[in-house]
Amino acid sequence: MKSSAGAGAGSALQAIRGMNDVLPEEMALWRAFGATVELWLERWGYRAIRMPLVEQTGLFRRAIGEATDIVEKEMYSWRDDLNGEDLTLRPEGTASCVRAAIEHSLLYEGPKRLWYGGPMYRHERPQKGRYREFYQYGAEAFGYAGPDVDAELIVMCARLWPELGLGGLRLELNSIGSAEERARHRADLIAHLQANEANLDADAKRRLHSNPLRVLDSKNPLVQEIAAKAPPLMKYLGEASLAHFDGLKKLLAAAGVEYTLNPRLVRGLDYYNLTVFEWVSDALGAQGTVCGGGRYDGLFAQLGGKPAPGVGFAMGCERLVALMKDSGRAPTVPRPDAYVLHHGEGTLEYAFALADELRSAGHAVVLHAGGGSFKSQMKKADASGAWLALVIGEDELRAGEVSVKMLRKNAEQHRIARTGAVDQVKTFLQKAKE
RNA sequence: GUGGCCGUAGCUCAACGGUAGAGUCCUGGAUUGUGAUUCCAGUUGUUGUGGGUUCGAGUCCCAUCGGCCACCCCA
Repeated sequence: MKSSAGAGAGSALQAIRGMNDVLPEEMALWRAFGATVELWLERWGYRAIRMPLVEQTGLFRRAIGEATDIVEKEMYSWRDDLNGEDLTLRPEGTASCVRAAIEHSLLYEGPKRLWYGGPMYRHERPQKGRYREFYQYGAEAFGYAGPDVDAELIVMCARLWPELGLGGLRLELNSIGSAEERARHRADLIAHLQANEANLDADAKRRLHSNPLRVLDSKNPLVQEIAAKAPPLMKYLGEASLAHFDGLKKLLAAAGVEYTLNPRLVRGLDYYNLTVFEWVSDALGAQGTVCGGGRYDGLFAQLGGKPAPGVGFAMGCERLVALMKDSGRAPTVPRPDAYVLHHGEGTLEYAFALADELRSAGHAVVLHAGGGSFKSQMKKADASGAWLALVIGEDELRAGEVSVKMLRKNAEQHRIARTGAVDQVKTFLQKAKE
């Protein structure tokens, strides 16, 4: 039941727009996803790090760039009046990760491979696959200048998709060169765009000086026509940049990872250079990018650290989980070993102690709560998915026994002694799971 | 942020401007100590919210909140 925000007492509250509850049924899939991804990251040599959700606003303005959409209109920023700091809910993870690496001198001993996961916040209009709070896993490799790590990050993604049961993801690849190369290209590009300014739309005109590279990514056909005749950035790349790109392409080819060269692929964050890439799905509508990343060799210096190269990616968890759901892979629902029923005078204490003992022996046990007849308790036992029902009535209590019923295999039921019941239950479980 | 479509039971969905329904789920019973099946009975509700038009609004109008789709952007 939803009602308008800010309604008075007694009316139903609702979650903030674009921020989602994940209910237990769906959490099973999320946890399977998370477990797979985290094991995979560790297996490739990446180590976990955790950064705060809140950072100084200046961090993102300096890292992502003033003229980007994220900084211009999508950040949750506020002034903390208690100490006069300008703060922001992180819209992405790379800036924080680099800040942490600088702050703690993580590169003192040499290069580092890191990963993190958690929620990010952007004030965009919600849509399928795009939320105001969304989860990402990110991997960053600091201190490696060569194309080998670029290739590693891309290939490791290619290896992850099958582990998640996903197919049909395609890789788009581009190189946007060095800052100097982009500057020369940028000057020529602006000149070209200005010569055709009459045919540019308002958005393109606005970006003409602030971020002309993004004009090339426009979907407006008229602007695209101009963009198609614009001087291609690839022509401005020098020997070193081309060698880096060639090195990457060779490693991808050797690993059998296919890609599409997309000269119009640029990133919405200003810190990227050289390699940029996106993994894209056609099954998600307009929000098809499932993982995006690239190289950002200037970011450490830009954030006041000792210069160091960096490269990384971030993947959108909601989008990948949506793909997993569509692929029809049923998540494994946790199944209790036993459901303990009790009815009658004094049976609760008896059942409580039995459940406790079974759990101490490592079993997953649900003790019935809330009373009710044996019939209704049995229904709950069945609905829980438990392998065994352990029935304790006044008869069992008096006899010092427990009734064990096999719920999945057949309807077999046995009376066992309370003494040594844990071992007996273990045996029944083995039989039930055969 | 812009445009379009939509909002009815926990869930999936019906109802010409004229008494709010079905399936499912849930609860109880048939079986007073035993589960998916079968049969019977019962509750599903401030029709997202607030106004307006009308004798009468789930239905029409306005606003608002929320969802979906596209733009935009990106993960």
